[in-house]
Amino acid sequence: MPELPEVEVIRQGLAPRLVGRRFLAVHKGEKKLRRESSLLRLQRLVVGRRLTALKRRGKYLLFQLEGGATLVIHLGMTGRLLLWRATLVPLADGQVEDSGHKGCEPSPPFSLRAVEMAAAADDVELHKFLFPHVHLRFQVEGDFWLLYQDVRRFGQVLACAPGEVPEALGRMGREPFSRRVKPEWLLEMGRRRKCPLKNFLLDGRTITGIGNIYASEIMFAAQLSPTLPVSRLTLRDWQRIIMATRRILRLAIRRGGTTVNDYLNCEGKAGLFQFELMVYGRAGEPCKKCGALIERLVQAGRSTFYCPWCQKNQAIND
DNA sequence: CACCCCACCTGCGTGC
DNA sequence: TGCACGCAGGTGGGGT
Repeated sequence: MPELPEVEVIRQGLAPRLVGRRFLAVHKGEKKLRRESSLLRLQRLVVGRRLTALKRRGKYLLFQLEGGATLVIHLGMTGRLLLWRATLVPLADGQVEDSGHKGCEPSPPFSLRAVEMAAAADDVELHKFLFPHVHLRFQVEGDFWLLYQDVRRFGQVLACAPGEVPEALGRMGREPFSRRVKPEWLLEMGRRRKCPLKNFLLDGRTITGIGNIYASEIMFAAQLSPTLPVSRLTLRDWQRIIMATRRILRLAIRRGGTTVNDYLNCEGKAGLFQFELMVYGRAGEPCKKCGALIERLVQAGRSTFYCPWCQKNQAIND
């Protein structure tokens, strides 16, 4: 689900509300995530600690805790981090009075009062009913609950001891906004590879954070064909890719991310960038620039969307 | 090492 | 209406 912009939007939403606060408790459901720490480990390393900073690396969120431990969360395809504050006051007609921060809505028709009671009484069954697919609940100082919800359970929640870093973070490429991402460097990285541009952008070992939606959008913005072998890209092509990447990701963050199917921010709200997508998910529809029909192809097992006219430089090379 | 394919899951839309 | 199938934002392990 979430790519760099969505993860960043969640980080920006959570940070001001959680940094400085202490984790008071953690509860775990019985279904396992792709990778997760044991309840015991989470309790030992996270519970009782104050959050000193909330950082992002690629699509990973890093909850840095006092004492040096880190809670690492990856949302996989359908992961959500929802912040819910237990101080909402339900009104007589079922509406909810906004007490500053609204938090995520429980599934209707249950009232927030019921949720509050479920949390207060630690009623697991009721909570499961109100928030399906919530696999972890962190209680935070100040009546906050941080819920980890994940329908497909491809996500990761790892408690790391001080100095410990998940292997995946070590293998990760550079941040798209890093000054170390330069055309010369990408030219060098691309020269050794034979894969098409799309696969290169998706493979986070060079530049991290670009997923399937933004890869297509970036290649459209840079006017480059997804099938171009990276070894053939010029310095100018790489420059265009860098500019396009930063422009698209920055705009997507400003729009609160892309909600194609079920992405929601920490308040349970959808993003808006889906209305500005130029190619992703638009196979058969006219290109917003030239009117040619957007095409879909499969690369590395994933859909790629592109405009055969605006991005036809592949044909020249063939 | 580079690359491909699949596995990991659930849910939803489509077409028969 | 029911069922089978394809497809969905990501990673990572195994094979070639």
